[in-house]
Amino acid sequence: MSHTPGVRQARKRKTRQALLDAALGLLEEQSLSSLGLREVTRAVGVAPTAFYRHFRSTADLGAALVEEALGSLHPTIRTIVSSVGDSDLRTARAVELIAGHVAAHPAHVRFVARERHGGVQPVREAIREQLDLFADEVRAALAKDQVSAGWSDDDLLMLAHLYVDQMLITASLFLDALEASEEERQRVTRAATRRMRLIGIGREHWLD
Amino acid sequence: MSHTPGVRQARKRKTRQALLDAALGLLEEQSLSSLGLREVTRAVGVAPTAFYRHFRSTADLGAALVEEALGSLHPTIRTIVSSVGDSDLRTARAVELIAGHVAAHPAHVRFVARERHGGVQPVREAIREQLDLFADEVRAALAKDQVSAGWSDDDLLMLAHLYVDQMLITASLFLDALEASEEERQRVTRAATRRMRLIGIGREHWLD
DNA sequence: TGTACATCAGTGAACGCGCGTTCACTGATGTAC
DNA sequence: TGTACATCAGTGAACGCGCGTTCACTGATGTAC
Repeated sequence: MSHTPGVRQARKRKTRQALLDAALGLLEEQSLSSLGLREVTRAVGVAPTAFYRHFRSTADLGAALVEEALGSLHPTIRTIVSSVGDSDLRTARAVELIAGHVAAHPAHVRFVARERHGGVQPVREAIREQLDLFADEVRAALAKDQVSAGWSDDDLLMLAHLYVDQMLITASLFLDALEASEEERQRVTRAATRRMRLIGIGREHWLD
Repeated sequence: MSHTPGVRQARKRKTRQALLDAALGLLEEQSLSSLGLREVTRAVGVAPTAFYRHFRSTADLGAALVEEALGSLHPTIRTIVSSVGDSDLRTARAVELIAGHVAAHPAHVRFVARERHGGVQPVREAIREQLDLFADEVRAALAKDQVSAGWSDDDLLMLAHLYVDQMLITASLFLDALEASEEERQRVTRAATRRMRLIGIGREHWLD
């Protein structure tokens, strides 16, 4: 028990996380470009000046939220792309996993959907970079699939981006349906599944 | 030349339009939820209080911008869906028309992409309503196509929404490429065309 | 183990500033006769 | 056509308020010996 490193460091991390959590909550009803530093510290219960010990600006905090939000999405994506079975089964599982992710991290999903085209340029860029990484990962997974025999790398990347965009659209649809009836959520599931299936069919016949 | 109706009314409309135009300009670098009433009036050169003669709030102005932006999109959509010829030709024309629309109304496209998931609820809802109308129009056009024989209305609406979302994604890609090289724009055109084509192929084999 | 000094996360007062909104107003345009 | 009154888009002063940022500070934690 010598050394006991980082009581101070641990407390700092905790405050930082509280700021991120509070910001994410406040961003459910506004955009990052209107989020105030004082709003965030007030919600946490620290002095406004404490903010500067962790972030240089709300845009900087936004960049940290991108890491957190898309970091949480990464495992879900890995699970989706590594799924095995026939096309319809994988589609159904993918939609289910997306629904589960939205239920588990609704604020993260909302943040990414909102700020992807939002008013804060560095945050837009950070989201774009992460989504490009996802697309490349999806592309690599697609390349291993026998359905992709004969596909150019360019076409694989095109399809990967199409899938990533569909994932986000689907996630956004589930987000809107989160507080709706079970019936409504079923409707979204069915619509999203058929969208994905149509793309899958297009994929199967791409080289015809 | 009796009556000369509306010198006053015409001036009022002009000011209103100037406010809308100024707001649209300011929204290139921020979101509606952070747009200030004084910012807008300052850009136009009128007193802050003049704003209230036209809009109750910036959210109200945002709703007016939705009408303007999606009104401008309507003719483009009608042209796209009424296009004739084989599938690849129509796809190529559609992408071309979208590129043209973005070049003609970049600020409108940016506004819709940004505020569709933005922080102002009534504006999100207005955009959603308009896009639902577009989707229904696309659905009606798809229904007339012989490729759609045997499709359920539900599936047609699913495909229509898929197309509308792809149009917006494509428009957003062209927007990012607006100030890039001609080469980059060609790249976007080719990627967008292949996405649309893949969906078209999925459509052709949907009932297989 | 104890002591003396360094570090640094969080504080609280203070600042100048621009915000949204109110109000009574002005003066050009519109209307009634 | 001319006159007298009504309308109303835009004005300008004033308000209270919360904002981001600065600064010197405090006191618990960390480190060196």
